[in-house]
Amino acid sequence: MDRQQMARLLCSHGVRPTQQRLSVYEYLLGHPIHPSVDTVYEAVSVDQPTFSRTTVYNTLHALVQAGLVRELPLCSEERRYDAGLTPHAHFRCVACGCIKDVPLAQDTVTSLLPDGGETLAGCMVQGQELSLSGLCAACSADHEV
Amino acid sequence: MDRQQMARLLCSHGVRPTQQRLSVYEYLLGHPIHPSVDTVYEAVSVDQPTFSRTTVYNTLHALVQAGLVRELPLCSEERRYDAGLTPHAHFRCVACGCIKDVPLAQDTVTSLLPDGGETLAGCMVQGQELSLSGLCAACSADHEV
DNA sequence: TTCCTTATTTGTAATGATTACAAATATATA
DNA sequence: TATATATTTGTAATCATTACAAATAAGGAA
Repeated sequence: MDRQQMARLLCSHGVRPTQQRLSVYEYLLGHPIHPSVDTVYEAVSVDQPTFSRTTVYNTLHALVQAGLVRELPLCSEERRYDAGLTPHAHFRCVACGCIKDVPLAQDTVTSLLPDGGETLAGCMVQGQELSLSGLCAACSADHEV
Repeated sequence: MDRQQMARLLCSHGVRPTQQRLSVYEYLLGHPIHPSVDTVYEAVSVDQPTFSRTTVYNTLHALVQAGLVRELPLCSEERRYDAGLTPHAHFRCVACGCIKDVPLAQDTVTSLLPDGGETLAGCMVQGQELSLSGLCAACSADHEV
């Protein structure tokens, strides 16, 4: 997706496509590593040294609000973000902290819930996230040694 | 569960049953409201005014480490804890912040994953958490008005 | 019980992520 | 171009969590 397409996408979601917002969104799309605020900040600062950390916060909030980016509830020390919107779960290694995507078939999560997840004792379910934790391949190998 | 049974349970999980730890665990078991550290601290401080906030942190870490308490990855501003170990998901209202339990049949989550969740591209899955978000019954009613 | 060793608790200080805020800047519209 | 509005910036404040060392409590041995 080029920058112009991104701009249109942001517009259609009610987010004004400023240079800074495009930079952040472009980084998220191009680096599906579930980066923290600081990782994003360091990356976009390389080309634009006056980029403000506050702008990264503001932009991520705006993109999450618009539904273009997910904030991952992985309950670590810092928040992680993901611009990938295809349904997938996340696995977090408790040893090294790495986060891996786990593909899921569409609707597998909602299928677990009554009414297909539409309602839930009167609640309106809007978002869902399946988080797994444990030892990644590398770390579990280390443990065996 | 009385305090003596709790003490035995803690012992069997390698956690020395001190007065403070029993108080925290008793509070969690008796108040399945997914309390924050501060909520626990305020509660146990009523009877024991010298209870330290640090002890609440230490105790929750110890109980989580021992597998007696779950730390909920709901990605809010503060961590929430749950002593209920029966498999269930959590629904968090984005408007009021309330957290509700969502019952799940045993193994429904792991059944979504390859190999029943045992392995995952070489990863050892140890924990799992299904988080839902949206508007609770009360808040969605408010929205309609 | 008393002594001794070790683990835990306490309270304060430090850390680090996030937010508040106001001035400066950019953007969109007329 | 001029004007109004939204965004960005940088600093300061906030708040949850952690680090740390002294004080205290718990458990075992004599």
